[in-house]
This record gives sequence, C-alpha cells and structure tokens, in this order.
Amino acid sequence: MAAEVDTTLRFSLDLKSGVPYYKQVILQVEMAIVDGRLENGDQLPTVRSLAVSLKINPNTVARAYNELEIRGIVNTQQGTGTFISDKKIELPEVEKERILSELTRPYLSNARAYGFTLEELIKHLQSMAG
Amino acid sequence: MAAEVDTTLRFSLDLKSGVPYYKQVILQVEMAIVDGRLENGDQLPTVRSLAVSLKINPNTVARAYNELEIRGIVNTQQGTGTFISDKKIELPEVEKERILSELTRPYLSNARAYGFTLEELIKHLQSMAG
DNA sequence: TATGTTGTATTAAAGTATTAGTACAATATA
DNA sequence: TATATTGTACTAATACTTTAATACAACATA
Repeated sequence: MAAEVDTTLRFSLDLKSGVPYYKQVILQVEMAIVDGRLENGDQLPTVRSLAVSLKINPNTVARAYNELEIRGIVNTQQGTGTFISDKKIELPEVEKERILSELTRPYLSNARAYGFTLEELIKHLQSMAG
Repeated sequence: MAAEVDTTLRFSLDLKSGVPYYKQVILQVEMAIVDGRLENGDQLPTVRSLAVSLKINPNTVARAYNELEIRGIVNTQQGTGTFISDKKIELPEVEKERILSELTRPYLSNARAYGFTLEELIKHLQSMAG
C-alpha cells in the first residue's frame, strides 16, 4: 500500500514569532492557495472553529478573513461561511486578460526595480507553487 | 550640447503616504543602490544634514541608517559617517530573497484566487517582459 | 589638545496595531 | 417559525511603533 501524503489543511500559530495571529492566518491561507491545498470554492474553517483550535478569539480569525476578502481572495457570507473566491467562472475571457495584466504589471515593475530578472521571477514562482 | 541626466541622490518624503519617514529613507537608499546612483563606499548624507533637508529629527534618519546597517547594506562609524558597505555592490542575497518572496506571495495567491494557473502567469510575464 | 564633526542613548509623547470580551445580525435548516 | 450556525460591531486593554527633544560619546583634524 502506497503512503499517502496528508494534504489536509492545518492551521497553527507560532506564539513566539511576534507575527500577529491574524497575519499568520492570512499567510497560511495564501500559502495553501499557492501550493494547491486550497482551491476555488473551498470552504475555510468557520471563525469559531478555527478560533477554538488556535485558542484565540473568533474576532481575530474574522479579521484575517476580512483582510483576505478585501484582497479578493475569499468570499464571506454570514450564516454560511467563508470560501476561496471563485471568480473565474463568472468572468469573460477579455476581462480575465485585463485582470491578469493588472495583477502582473505592478509585480513585474516592482521586481524589476529591485533588479530581478524574468528568469529569477519564474524560478521563484515555480518553487513557491511547487 | 547634449543634455545630461541628473544622477544626484535626492531624498524626499511623502508626508501623506502614511509610510513612516525612516522607512521611506530606507527604500530610497535601496533603490539608489539598485539603479546605481549609490555604489560601494559612497557616503550617505550625515544624519544631521539629511534631517535638516527633510525637516525631521536626526534620530529618525539614524534609525533608517541603523536598519540598513543591520541588513548589511551600510557601515557606520561615529565621527566619520555612514557609507554603502564595501563588500556588496548589490543588496545581500538574503535581503533579495526576502523582498522577492514578499512581492511574489501576494501576486501568486491573488492570481490563483482568480483561477489563473502557474503556466498562464508565466506566459503572461514572458509576454509583458518581452 | 581643543574643537567640530559624526553617530548614539535615553526618554517621553502620540498614534497605531493587536487582541479579546461581549453582544448582535444574517442566514440556513429542522 | 424556532433554533443553530455563520459572520459582525463595538469597546476596551495592552503592547508596539514612530517620532522628536535633549544630552551624550566617538572620532577626525586643526
């Protein structure tokens, strides 16, 4: 029997890092999206359940989810839950292209300003997504 | 007579940006290194002179210089001044890696939230950078 | 050595960020 | 409709960040 890789989404807090709890939650969601453990439409833990398992206040989880919503990464509905946003279905091709340009342009120009080459960016993207 | 490009190092503050003054100074030094206006061994303005020209407290400039020293970007000597570190023409590798990660992570998770695949991103980057 | 230059240390004020406690509101569903 | 589930609003306590005022210390050099 082949060993299975555990791809379950687990949250944890580094209590000593000095990084605010809500930011740690944001980072963990982002990383899970980046490496594929979370996909469009997936539900995140409820603010209460995650608060219990992390032993923090529900508002702190809610704050993380709120920031993610502002950034367009999740959608939230009271009474239902918080979900990785699923915008790709709704958008026409032209619109997607425009959005991709608007996301990419500042990334590229910022990275270039710091002297990074296209090859470095691609390599970095691949290793993060890998 | 050919027009000359002014490569003088000028500091300025955006008072409304909400970005702390000392961070603005750090960014401006970093950018000047990246695009070659500052090179190995170049002296930065003294904390006092820059403080006067930016109309802020010398300690605020000193704080920026201190952070730059911690990051290995400048060397400081009391009585003499603050200089771009001799050893590194560009930013230290760790620093570059940190910056690249901070640029890439939000780009990637945003793009993923829109349903874009890694391949699409890379293709788009290549065509924009073309 | 005396003086002026450079950065540094200490402290305090003001603002901002972070978190939790408590109560509330919207939605789903039995 | 009643109830449980979901996120939200408001508030207050605490800690951290940012900046400046003032005084100090190290160094260069006349």
